[in-house]
Amino acid sequence: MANRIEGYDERIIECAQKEFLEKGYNDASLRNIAKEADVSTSTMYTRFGDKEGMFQYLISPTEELLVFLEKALEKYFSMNVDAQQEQYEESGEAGFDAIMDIIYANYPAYKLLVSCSPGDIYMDYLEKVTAIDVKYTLLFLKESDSLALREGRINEGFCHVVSTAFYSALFHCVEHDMSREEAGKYIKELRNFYGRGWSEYFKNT
Amino acid sequence: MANRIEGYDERIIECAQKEFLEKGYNDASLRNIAKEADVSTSTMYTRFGDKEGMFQYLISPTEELLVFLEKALEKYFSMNVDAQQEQYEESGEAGFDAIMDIIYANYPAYKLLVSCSPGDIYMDYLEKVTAIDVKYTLLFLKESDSLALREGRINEGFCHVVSTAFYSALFHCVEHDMSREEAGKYIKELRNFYGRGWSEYFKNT
Amino acid sequence: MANRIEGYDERIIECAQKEFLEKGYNDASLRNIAKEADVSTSTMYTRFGDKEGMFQYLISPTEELLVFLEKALEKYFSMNVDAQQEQYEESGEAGFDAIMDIIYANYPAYKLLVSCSPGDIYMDYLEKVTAIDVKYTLLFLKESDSLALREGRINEGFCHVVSTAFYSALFHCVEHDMSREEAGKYIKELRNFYGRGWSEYFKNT
Amino acid sequence: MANRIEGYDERIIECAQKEFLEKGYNDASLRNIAKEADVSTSTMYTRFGDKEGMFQYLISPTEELLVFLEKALEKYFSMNVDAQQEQYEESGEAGFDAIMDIIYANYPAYKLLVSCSPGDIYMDYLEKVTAIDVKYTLLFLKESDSLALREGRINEGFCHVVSTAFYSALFHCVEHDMSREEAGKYIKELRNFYGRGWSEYFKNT
DNA sequence: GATGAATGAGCCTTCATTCAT
DNA sequence: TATGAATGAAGGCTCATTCAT
Repeated sequence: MANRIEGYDERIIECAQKEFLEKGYNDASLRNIAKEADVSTSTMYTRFGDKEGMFQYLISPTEELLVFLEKALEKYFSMNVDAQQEQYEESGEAGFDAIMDIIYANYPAYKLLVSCSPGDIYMDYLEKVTAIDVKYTLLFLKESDSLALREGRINEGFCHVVSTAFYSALFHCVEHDMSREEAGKYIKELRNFYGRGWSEYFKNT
Repeated sequence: MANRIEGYDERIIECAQKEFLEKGYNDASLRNIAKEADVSTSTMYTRFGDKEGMFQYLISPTEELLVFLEKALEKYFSMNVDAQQEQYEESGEAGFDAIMDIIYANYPAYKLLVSCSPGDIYMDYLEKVTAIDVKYTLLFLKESDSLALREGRINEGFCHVVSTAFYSALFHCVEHDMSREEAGKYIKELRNFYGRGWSEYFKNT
Repeated sequence: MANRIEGYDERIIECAQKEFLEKGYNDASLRNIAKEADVSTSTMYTRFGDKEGMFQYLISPTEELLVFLEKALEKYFSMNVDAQQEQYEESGEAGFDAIMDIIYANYPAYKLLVSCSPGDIYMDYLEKVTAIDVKYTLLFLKESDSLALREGRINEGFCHVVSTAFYSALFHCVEHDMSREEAGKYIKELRNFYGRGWSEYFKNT
Repeated sequence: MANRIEGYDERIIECAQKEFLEKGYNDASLRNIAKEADVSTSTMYTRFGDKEGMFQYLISPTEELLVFLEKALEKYFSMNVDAQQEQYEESGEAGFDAIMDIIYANYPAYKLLVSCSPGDIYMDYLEKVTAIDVKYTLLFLKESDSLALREGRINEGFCHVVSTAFYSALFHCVEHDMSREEAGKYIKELRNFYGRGWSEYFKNT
């Protein structure tokens, strides 16, 4: 895998995950990780540069979600409008199922990102997710000739607000350590609720 | 103010706020705070017991919101059902305006709570807020003889999910340092959006 | 009582005893004592000058033993030689019973002295006890016209050694927190053993 | 030496010994030791883990005495009874000479143990020494068919008392910083005195 | 006389990082 | 490349003591 360091010792990343998950970024200790993984502290530096590098490596799998989201939305919006509307519900359902699968396939990475990150790393990530979503939501509103948009009752800022709220809620699955199954139900309910909200704004009359 | 330590030196709490806001709980240094406030480090301990005590003091004003929320909702629901429905929109608008006023009147406290807390302090707080909200939402649903509730399409868990999402979103004002004005608009939009979602569930047919 | 500070608050000395007993001199904290006794730390200074003064006050009752020992031995040796020998066993038994009573009547003071003292306080005390004992032992040896003493097989140094060993052993009662009863038996055995040793040296032929 | 840390800097242990000897465990400061030894404070932790580890290292040589005592007594008692009695005096003399040599060969370690230990370290050590001694004393009493033992005038408890008193006295050499020569005489006298005491109890009629 | 508050000194400990081997 | 050792910086915290009120 291109993203991975060759010859990487799986033991180290396991220990690092454990330490960061248990203590959070700041309180995690490289020495503990190294000791637990039975390597020298210095090795950590050879491998990852420094503490932040180590952490960045651990959360690097979360890039996948950004890529997927962009691709999925692009694909959806490359269809003609009729096809879009026809497949709206179905696409959404499948899409978010895929998203949750992606998250749970690399759960520790997302957990670290959401609950154990230093500074604004999670917030920046959330912003990236939201930005992608907003971009296509606006596209959809325009293609739908949304009356609310035309009349200025809503605008990009509004979309951003709602989208941020939604994805924050989505990541609460991770924050609260829901099981994959729980998370599925949670997201379904949430989408339902949001769907009703949005439907109002997509109307063109 | 009852909540305040008598004779308290305002300079210390200003410096403490600054340090915690800039660096977060873990990276904040009592020594720095003391140095900046031009007092001895020991004084911090005389005043607040320890680091956590200092932080707890700083966020103690956030209790106000919990009290207000409980009281406001209790008052609203102590009216008869007709009055409730008549004043729904108006009460909500005024209520959330008051909430945002409370938050912005002690902005640093809420900012610390939301963005700079150690461990699960913010999450616990959010849970408290949500619990109050859910309690009265369920009451309202029952009083409204909600069909969705009767048919089991929604339950307490669903309310909890939606409420958590809403208040998380609300605190994003603080997370993103919106101005009071921005926040006002943001919350209004959010309430609008959520209002549409909920209206579906309040129907009794 | 001459030895006591007038108007003294019994509560303070109880708490002080507890703290010193539990933590030893160095680790004991005046603030803890004050807090526990519900007085200000400063009061401790008004009463006792400083930490060492406080401790000295607590162990001051141990002076009694020195006084008693001196007086008892003096009285014994003020009798004529025949009376001395006649009452040797009886006097010894009664004397050490009285000594143990004195110790156990002020147990905390002796416990503090033996087990919780800073620096050489206990050792100095032990030296004082031993010095008294040695003084009279030598007197007894001379009066008995001890052959061993005359021939130089034993001397003051020897007496000092044996006496130190004996009183160290005596204070082991306190070190090991024996009950008064246990201590009584222990001392009796010890005196028996030492009595046999000494009897050899008291012979004048 | 197996017991030693390889490549160890003699300077550090010298300074550590000095500090602990002068101030006792609690008041000794790792910072002072480090400064005196011209290394960083952190180095102390690299070498010894923590303050207690450092101290334990310094007193670790005192294990030798326990080993020697056990071995010497075992060897003595593996001889037949006649040989034991024949060599009693000679063996004892040589044995305690060896013991004092062992102590004085690592004098600082024993001084730290006896005079500068935290908590019950010395007392625990003394108990170990005594336990070994008592074990073999009882063996000797049984082999000698001691009348006193048979008649219950003495028992294990008595042996423990006397043995504790003896070894406490022995360590007073260290407590009082006697020279090797002084200590030699002191112990000889002490053994003499105790020998007379014991002789009474070893009789089988 | 009592006290609340302040404080300078000092403690043990941990950390991320560097560097010679 | 791997590492053991070293380290400067910093951390939270406690203490005995003083002093103005």
